[in-house]
Amino acid sequence: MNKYKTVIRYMDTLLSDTPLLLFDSLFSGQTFRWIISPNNKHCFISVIQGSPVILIAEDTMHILVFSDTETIGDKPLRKWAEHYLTIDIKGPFFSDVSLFFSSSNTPTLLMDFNGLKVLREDPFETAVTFMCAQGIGMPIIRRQVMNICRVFGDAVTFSFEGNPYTLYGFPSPERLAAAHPGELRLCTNNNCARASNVRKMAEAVASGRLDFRKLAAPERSLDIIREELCGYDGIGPKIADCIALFGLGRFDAFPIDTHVRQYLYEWFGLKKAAMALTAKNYMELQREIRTILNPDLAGYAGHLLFHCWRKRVKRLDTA
DNA sequence: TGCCAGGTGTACT
DNA sequence: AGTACACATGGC
Repeated sequence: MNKYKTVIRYMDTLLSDTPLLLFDSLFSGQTFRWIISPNNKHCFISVIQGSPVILIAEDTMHILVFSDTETIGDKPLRKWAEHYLTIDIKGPFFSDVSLFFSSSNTPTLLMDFNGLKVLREDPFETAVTFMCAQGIGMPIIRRQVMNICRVFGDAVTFSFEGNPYTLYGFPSPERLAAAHPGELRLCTNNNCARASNVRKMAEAVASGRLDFRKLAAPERSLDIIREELCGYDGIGPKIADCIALFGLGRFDAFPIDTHVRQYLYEWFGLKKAAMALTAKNYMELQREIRTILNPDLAGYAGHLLFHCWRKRVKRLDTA
């Protein structure tokens, strides 16, 4: 038996008129720290802000949220879950999809991802995670994040449904700022520059020089956000846009990576997507896609497309 | 074996 | 301004 006193039947049709794809939401790249329970493939476990959090998908419409604490951070659990799972974001993501796809069955493929949610993650964790995601595959990215948590994060031990768990929270900026370079390098796929870049960014956050709360102020333009973030070594336009999208709740931010570039060419016929992704080209592609997708939710929409492309076209199952 | 993976910084022309 | 290459390693 477990000690979990807070049990919430979270989603129902009153809260959302679209199904929520829990698995896809958690493992399509917003976070790399959730693990799947050995007992139940629809049960996901992580440590958020020092507290264990368990999500169980009963079906695509209903999610149970468990924790042994009443609050996550400064929010009651239910409020936190609503915010984290972006229940407030419902679209529309596309004006009229069928008008823009030259080829075939893409709109049909996309319907499977109607309920996929982009999550509101912690900005520091998001920054570190995507700094670890340069030109390498998902398994290595996930391993790096897990390593960083295991070596530098605080362990949280608890039991759930009779099973003992020891998981690690994401380390604080102060902790990573003080990390020994060699020790951090072992966590970042043996990449010295990456370890150094992560440590310097953590120092900036710890000192208050980089303030994600201020950066997330709604009146800041994406250009200003990108410019500030790109001032740090190891953060270019793509990673800056990822931090804005997943960490700052800026769902208009549209990161363009290798997969996005591919579907921009194949699905939307953007010729520049076939050329080298220079800084100028990157911005030009962003301008073009914003004329097709809802500009206020371009990044959110882009993530549905991203996920659909990886799963249905590239047949990539690595989370 | 060789290419691709949620890119970026640097050193060239 | 545009191109080539190093960085590091696992999967297919």
